[in-house]
Amino acid sequence: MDKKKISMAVVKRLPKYHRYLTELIKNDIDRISSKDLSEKIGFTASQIRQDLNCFGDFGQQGYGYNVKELYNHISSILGLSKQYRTILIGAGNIGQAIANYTKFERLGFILEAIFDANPKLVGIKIRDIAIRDIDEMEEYVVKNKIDIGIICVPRVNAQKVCDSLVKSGIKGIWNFAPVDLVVPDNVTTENVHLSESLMTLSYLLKDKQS
Amino acid sequence: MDKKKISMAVVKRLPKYHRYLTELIKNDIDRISSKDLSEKIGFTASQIRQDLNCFGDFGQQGYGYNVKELYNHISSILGLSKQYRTILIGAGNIGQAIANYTKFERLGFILEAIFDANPKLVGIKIRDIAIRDIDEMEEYVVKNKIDIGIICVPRVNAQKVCDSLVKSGIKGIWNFAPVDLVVPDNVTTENVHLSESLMTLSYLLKDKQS
DNA sequence: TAGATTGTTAATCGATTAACAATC
DNA sequence: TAGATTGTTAATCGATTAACAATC
Repeated sequence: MDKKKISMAVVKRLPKYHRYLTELIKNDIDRISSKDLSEKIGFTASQIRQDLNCFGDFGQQGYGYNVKELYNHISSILGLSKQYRTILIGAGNIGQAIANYTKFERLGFILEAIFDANPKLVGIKIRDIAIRDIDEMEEYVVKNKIDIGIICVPRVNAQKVCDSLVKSGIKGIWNFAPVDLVVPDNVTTENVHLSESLMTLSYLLKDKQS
Repeated sequence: MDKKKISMAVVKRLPKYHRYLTELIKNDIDRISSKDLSEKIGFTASQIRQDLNCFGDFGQQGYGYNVKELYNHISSILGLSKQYRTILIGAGNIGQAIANYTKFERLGFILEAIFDANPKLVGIKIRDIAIRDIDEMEEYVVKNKIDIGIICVPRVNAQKVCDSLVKSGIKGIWNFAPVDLVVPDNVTTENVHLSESLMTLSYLLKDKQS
């Protein structure tokens, strides 16, 4: 397996390709050139060809790209062809919203269990999944070979929960707490920092008005 | 006012400075050098000095940066010193979670109203804010000089809601729907694309395991 | 003063864009 | 075949890092 290094800039664009290809399929479009895709997605045609070539020769000279084929390639590159076993920790506002968001299941992320430290929440069901006591988490992760932990606990508890997950052999963490988690090299984290997004909006707003 | 162009790369780092400075203040740390901050925040010392110098000379040779002062500068640069009037559209899972998240109020983003198209939700209160019919939205935005619209409606309705907001004179949009909204030049959008974040995690996971 | 650390210029690195031969 | 469009190399652009004089 050739291990050419894919830059983070490219990786961050992949989901957007996936989204636009989904759209094209919905509209029954069979083929598309880098030029036409460029106009829709807002990347340059040159960049699109460079990006796709990181992973293989998906196009055909004089023709462009077969939409369905390209979609399958991108899905596979993103690891969406397989299923992941996930748990969610912290059944507060955000946690409950994410747990209820069934769209993620369709992408292959199956929610197996929910944990919370609040005894009042334990037993309550979200989408038929009963909330469990967080003390049972480590054992559950090991026993059920959980791949991904979704951290929705308050900031101060996030690193502790993270440490537990890592200890139990988790592979990836989707983190909604406003901290940068410390994890060993073999564990992947991806952050959703809502406050930071809102601050960016605030900056850009101010910038544009002046 | 000097209009030197600040790159998006710098802008995207500003909220992280804000977060780490908040942390330093909590820990009663009065001053910090770019070298020490570098070790905490994970940017190079050189990058930190470059970044901060985009906005002014906040440091002092031989001393470093005064934490409280720097925090105030960054807050002001981010536009957190002023208050924004916001409304939220779409009181589904994510919408309700965001509406309940009072942390944003502390950053200066005041939630003035909530709108939904579902008559069954109209009248229900979230944090003492009654959900209104979406038909009242345009008038409300104009009358109450709303700055920011938070779009939490389903994908297919997002652009329509966006158009209404733009028509009513909104300045910024915080978009949770998985689309790229089309807006005129004088309106700012910032996206929270949860699926894309999850796909990034999926890619990185796969990449790391192989 | 001597030591520390900034602000800023120059050098390097990486990412994007342009160009075009290859080829469907 | 002629036209279209890719894959890929080279050129450009921008962002990060290194270096160091200025100065507190």
